[in-house]
Amino acid sequence: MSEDTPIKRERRKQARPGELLEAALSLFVEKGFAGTRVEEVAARAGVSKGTLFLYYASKEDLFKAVVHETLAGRFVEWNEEFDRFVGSTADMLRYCLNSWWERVGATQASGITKLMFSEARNFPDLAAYYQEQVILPGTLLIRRILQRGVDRGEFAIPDLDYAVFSVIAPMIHLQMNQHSFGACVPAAFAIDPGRYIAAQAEILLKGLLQRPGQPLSGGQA
Amino acid sequence: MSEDTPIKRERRKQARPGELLEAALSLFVEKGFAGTRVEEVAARAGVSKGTLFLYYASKEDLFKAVVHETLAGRFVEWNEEFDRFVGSTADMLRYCLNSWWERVGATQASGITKLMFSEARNFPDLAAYYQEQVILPGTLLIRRILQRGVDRGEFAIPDLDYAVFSVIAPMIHLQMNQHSFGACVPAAFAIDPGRYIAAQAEILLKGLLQRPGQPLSGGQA
Amino acid sequence: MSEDTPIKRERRKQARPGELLEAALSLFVEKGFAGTRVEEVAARAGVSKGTLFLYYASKEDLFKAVVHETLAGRFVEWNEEFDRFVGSTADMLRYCLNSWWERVGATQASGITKLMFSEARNFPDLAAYYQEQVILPGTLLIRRILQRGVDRGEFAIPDLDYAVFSVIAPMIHLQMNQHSFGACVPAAFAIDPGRYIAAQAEILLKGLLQRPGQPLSGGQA
Amino acid sequence: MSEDTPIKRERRKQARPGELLEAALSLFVEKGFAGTRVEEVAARAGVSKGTLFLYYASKEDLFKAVVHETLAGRFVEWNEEFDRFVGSTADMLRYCLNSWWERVGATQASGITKLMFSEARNFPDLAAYYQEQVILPGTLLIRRILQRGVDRGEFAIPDLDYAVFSVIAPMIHLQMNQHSFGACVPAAFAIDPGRYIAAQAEILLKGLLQRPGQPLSGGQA
DNA sequence: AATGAATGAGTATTCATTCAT
DNA sequence: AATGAATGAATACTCATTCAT
Repeated sequence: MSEDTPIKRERRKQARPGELLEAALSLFVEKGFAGTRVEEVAARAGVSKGTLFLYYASKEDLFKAVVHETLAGRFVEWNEEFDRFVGSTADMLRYCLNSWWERVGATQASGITKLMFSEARNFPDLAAYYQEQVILPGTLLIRRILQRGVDRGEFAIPDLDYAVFSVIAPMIHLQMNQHSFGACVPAAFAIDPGRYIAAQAEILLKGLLQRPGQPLSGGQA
Repeated sequence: MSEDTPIKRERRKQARPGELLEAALSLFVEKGFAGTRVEEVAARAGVSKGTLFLYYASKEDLFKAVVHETLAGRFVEWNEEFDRFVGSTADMLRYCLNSWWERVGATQASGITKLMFSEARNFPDLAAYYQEQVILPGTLLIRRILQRGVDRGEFAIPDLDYAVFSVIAPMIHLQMNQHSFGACVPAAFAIDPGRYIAAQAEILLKGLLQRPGQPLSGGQA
Repeated sequence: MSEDTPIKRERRKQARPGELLEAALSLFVEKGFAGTRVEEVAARAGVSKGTLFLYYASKEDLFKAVVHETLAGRFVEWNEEFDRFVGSTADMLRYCLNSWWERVGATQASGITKLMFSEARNFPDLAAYYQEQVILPGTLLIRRILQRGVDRGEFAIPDLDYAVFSVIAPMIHLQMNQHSFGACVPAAFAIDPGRYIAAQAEILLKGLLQRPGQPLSGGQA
Repeated sequence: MSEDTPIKRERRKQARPGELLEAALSLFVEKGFAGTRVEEVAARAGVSKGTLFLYYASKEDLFKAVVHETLAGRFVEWNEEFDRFVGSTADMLRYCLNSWWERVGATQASGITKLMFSEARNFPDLAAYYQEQVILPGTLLIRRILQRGVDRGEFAIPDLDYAVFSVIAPMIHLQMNQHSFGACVPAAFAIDPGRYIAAQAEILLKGLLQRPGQPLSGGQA
């Protein structure tokens, strides 16, 4: 209670916002915004209710912070990554789907997707922010990949703007499922993410490729 | 005050549940389960709070009735419709997507989809019911269509069980979008359902067909 | 639906108030005034809620009617009966206790006692009415009996006014018990009314008699 | 604002349950369970509605706590007291009646008796608890006293099991009266507890004693 | 007279937010 | 900074009472 408390406390103080956001994220995803009690969030973060309000002025503020936190400028890095990518666009798209799953879908961050779809109408400004910070850059990134395929003569895509949804929709659906029915129906109905992504990738690529009869470089792993 | 009065009362009593369900559906979709006040539902249905509880024992019951109502026994009819279908499986799939949109997606019923994904974890029993009554029959119907394509040598599908998601995911995503971001972001980002479905159908069919090079019967309207 | 309905209806109409009061009595006794729903009373009486209000303007009115009904001028008759009584006062008192039980305690009427004790403070005017119509005449009747015993040299009673409670209290207690704990605790704790009254009568008479050593005329059945 | 402030809060927290119980007791006794509003209880205890629910999870819980509180482990002490008693059993019984009145009858606790008789059927589990924790030990205590009298040749009691009611009934009746008619009829009808108990004790003892002709040791004060 | 659908005042209970310690 | 006791606005639900049929 004497020499280590100042340091410990300092460390904990630094960590507080993160611990609170983490707790809030999982609870919001589990129970929705309205269904989550701030006291529960505080308890899961190991602090008192009062302390939570020291960091976030209201439950709504906390919710917004959760969303902001998990998004902050991910796309800059990802865009650069795709600039450097060497190889067929089919491989690129496969890499994109797998990375998406590993970096977002399989992590807590996927909960944000569910949250935003669920709460968009209750938080229009947050929805606009999400649209601008996530949906738009995400869509553009996918579009760039498809465009690359077209430019290099690999893909044949009549309606490029709407083709992006063929990539996005299956991934969103998988994430939504993990945080809704996937969490509460018997295991028999559970979706296996690896197999799901493989199956979607195969159909999708065949649907996009210029000459689908040709063997797909990189295989359908 | 003579011949129509005795009917009026009775007729209103008959109509009440439907009116309440309709009001509840739109409000639940608009504001979510927790965000909707029963008094509001009653008001929108043109009755008093007490009257609502005359027909539904609790808010939760009302919610369950809304879900039940919007899907009760639809799949029997739809399965029969596909039994009678004459023509290529590609056309069949296109017809499926368009019907889905017309009969569910473009109606209030699509709100249920969004609701269920949002509230599944808060209502596990309802989620199980929805899984069994909607997701399962829906999945089986799609699977039957794909199987028909394979059986007739039209489709080549390595993983049939997971291929169904290539049909389902885009449609669910479109519906989710209508009831979330689609309802609160500027028109510039709006998705046009007709074009969306056409684009998905084209890529999807090319991805499923045995010989994708061949012209697709029926065109991609 | 033609010739007998007017008669039947007429008969039922006559019977309505009684049926309602009977239903109300048993429910009020079971669940108390507040715990009883008028709809339940109506249902038990085989009529609709609306009909009940045709006969009794309010739930409170119904309650008062129940009390009034079950009391109406019983004591005139009972007083006369005791005027005519021939025999020892000990026998008279025994007869009194047994009659009390047979005519009130063992019937629905005993519920009124419980009701009045429970609700007296909520219905002061009714309590005053009960005090005047039941407690006072009842007390006087008992007092007359005791006085007779004293006058005839059978009883030795120092404080006649308060001695009446030695007769009243055990009987009230038995009735209260039947309508409270007696109705919801295991049979092992149940009180046997016959044995209870016999035991009380014996102790009571020994306590009142001039020469308790003498054999009690009439035995202690 | 310096030395006593930290204590104040804590002290109030300690005192809350007692204050709430006291307020609840008096209100429940005054108006019955259903007639008492939790807000009123809170107000009488000087706290807000919400605070009450911080200490008691529901109105029913509060009621149970009130009952529990007023009797918790009283009988252990009372039994011990009677183990130590020196003197005639007649004196012992008189002491018992007077103590009963002083310690229970004349206090708020007597309201519980009335409450329990009134609400037993609405709270069967509480009734069972009361039967077991109060009625049973109370009955056994009285029975021990009577048995002592018999063992020492002081009392002659044919039916010991039911003789206890001759002691219990008058005391219960006095308490019931205080909280029902006694609280709302004119003073002329009021019962004087001291005189009531003295009169009952005298008749009762004469009814129990082996040789009732003998002078009663201790007098009939 | 009889019905039972409709009403809405009344009440228990929850929970985000405040603030004294 | 941290706590958690206290608050009270908000809301689901009940039920006596009304009244059109």
